[in-house]
Amino acid sequence: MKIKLDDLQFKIMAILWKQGEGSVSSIRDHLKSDKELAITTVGTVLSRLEKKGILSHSKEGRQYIYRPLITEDQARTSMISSLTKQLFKGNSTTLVNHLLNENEFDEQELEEIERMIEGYKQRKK
Amino acid sequence: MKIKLDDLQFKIMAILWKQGEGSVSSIRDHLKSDKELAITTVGTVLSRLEKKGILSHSKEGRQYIYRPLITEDQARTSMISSLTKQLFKGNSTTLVNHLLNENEFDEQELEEIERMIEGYKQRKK
DNA sequence: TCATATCAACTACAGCTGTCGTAGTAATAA
DNA sequence: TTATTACTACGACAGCTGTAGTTGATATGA
Repeated sequence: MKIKLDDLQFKIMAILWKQGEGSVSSIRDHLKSDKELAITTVGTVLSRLEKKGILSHSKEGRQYIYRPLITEDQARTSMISSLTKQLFKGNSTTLVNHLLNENEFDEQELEEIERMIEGYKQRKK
Repeated sequence: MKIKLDDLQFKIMAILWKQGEGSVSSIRDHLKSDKELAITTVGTVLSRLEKKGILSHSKEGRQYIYRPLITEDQARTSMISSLTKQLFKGNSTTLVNHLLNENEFDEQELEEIERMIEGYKQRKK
């Protein structure tokens, strides 16, 4: 599955993932902290996402209630994999290497990562 | 700096990063393995990238020679950071964790990463 | 010198995204 | 019952990207 979500689209999905579901206006409210958008803007994006098969809606009274059809993890995985493919020919190790060289982690985080790796190795056995 | 490169754009930049510079037709040739595009297509994308300030050109005879104004690493860093911000609120450790849980690495790669971390720690001291 | 080939500039168009306005319809309050 | 409100549907528009055709200028070969 190949998912591509632009900024506003992702923000809206993020709200739905967190809430489980939402009406147009409730989603708009949750977006408010970010930027005030016309309700129709939110509605338009929502129906486009539905057209793309990323969410679905049901009717409740006269309102539409939207629900995600994919999980946040699926979206993340797909988006990261696209980028890794583009930037590093799909090699995730190179991505990690890049992160290290970019000074992304302090002492503590490095150790946390090492712990994660160890834990992961254990679980895998 | 915030860089956003779509697919074709990135492919073209990748060629320029590798070659150092290139004329429209030479870039087109390098893209050929991927997909046959009209020269004008390549030219259009190139001039748009220039307009965005990502490359520049000089004239050589009647040809334009394009050169990148940003490094591959700058582009990577910016693109990864955008995605990390979007997906993990900017926390790169969480990104690594995601990669681990997605089974991105085999035994050998895990060890390579551990070695990279160790080496990185050393260097940092 | 004249036809042909090589280039860049400009124009176009479709598809996607963010952003709304308007219209029509249904519920609700006065 | 009527005016107002709450909703969705639809249409629009601009900006970006991929894609390419046309035009006009210039170089080059016959």
